[in-house]
Amino acid sequence: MAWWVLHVDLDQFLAAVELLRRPELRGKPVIVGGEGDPTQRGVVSTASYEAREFGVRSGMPLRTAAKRCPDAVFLPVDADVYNAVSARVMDTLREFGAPVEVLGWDEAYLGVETDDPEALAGELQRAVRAATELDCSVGIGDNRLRAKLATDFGKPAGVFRLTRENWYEVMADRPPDALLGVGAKTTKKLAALGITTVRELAAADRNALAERFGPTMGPWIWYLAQGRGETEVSATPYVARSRGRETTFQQNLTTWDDVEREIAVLARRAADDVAEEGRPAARVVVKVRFAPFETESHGVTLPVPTSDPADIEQAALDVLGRFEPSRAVRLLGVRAEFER
DNA sequence: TCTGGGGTCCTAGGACCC
DNA sequence: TCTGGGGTCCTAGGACCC
Repeated sequence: MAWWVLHVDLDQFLAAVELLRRPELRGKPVIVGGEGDPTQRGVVSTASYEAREFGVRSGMPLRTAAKRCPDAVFLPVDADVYNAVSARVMDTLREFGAPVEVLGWDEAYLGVETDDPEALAGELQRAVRAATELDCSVGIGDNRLRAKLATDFGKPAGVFRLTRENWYEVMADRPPDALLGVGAKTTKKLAALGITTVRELAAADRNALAERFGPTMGPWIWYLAQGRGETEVSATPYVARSRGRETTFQQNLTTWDDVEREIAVLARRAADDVAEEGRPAARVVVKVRFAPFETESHGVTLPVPTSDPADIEQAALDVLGRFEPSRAVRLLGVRAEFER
């Protein structure tokens, strides 16, 4: 028997959940994001496949999505419902007895031992469909990186295997940001070094990459390009490093009195999260995004870790005093960090 | 494309210590 | 006083992911 990593990813998850309770929308372009109002500030969380045909993508401003697809149905994000459906999916996966590592609402890794991973993937898909009426795609890999990347090639509702055998055949000519952990910025910096494909990155000089991207990141992206990655899948429950709250205001705040009042509100909400976590906050960080889009943050390490909402609020207000109250404010955030 | 909200991890520079 | 070198901790910002 061989050891495999399977990556399960639900297809157009948020949109698919909405279609379950509004079957009359099936076949129409559906866009889930923000308050569900494309005239407001907010971005697309998930677009249905029909909406994607119009070029609508996750992370796109709702306003832009509405221009590309004026006939789309816009719906607000309903986190409580997605949490509940997600929990049912993960419970279904756990019934297979393999370790399940949950990555978010719609994704999980499974570490499995089998001689027929495609057959097992099909069983997972059928079980998820039976429990929730949702489709998922499954990536099969000889490590986590390859399993995760494989999933996209299986979408929708399919299965794909990516291993050492077909890594370069599938990935070599793709740009570096096809790799998980390499984004637009790094891809641009790589291009300046003459590296524009996964193949070229894999063949690049490791030391030169360390020089340019740092002693950890440089070698790491070099390993990624070769398809190397972790193989362990851990069912150990997730332990948060931090909890926080932030808000982008529909209208920028223009008086510092308003800023102070909103920071107090956010600090109290962050304190609720800290209480829920059951561990005291060791540090409080305040984030301010000034108009048009300049972000600064400052923080304090508390003299003694605390869960007291009044202490967390006071710390946030103290930190706020370190900002220059000069420009209009677009976003405020308060984050509590736990001891490591 | 006028750019959410929830997070994690890495880097660089300064402070501080011996 | 013209002043090394190494280690560690803290902080702010950047990059990335879902």
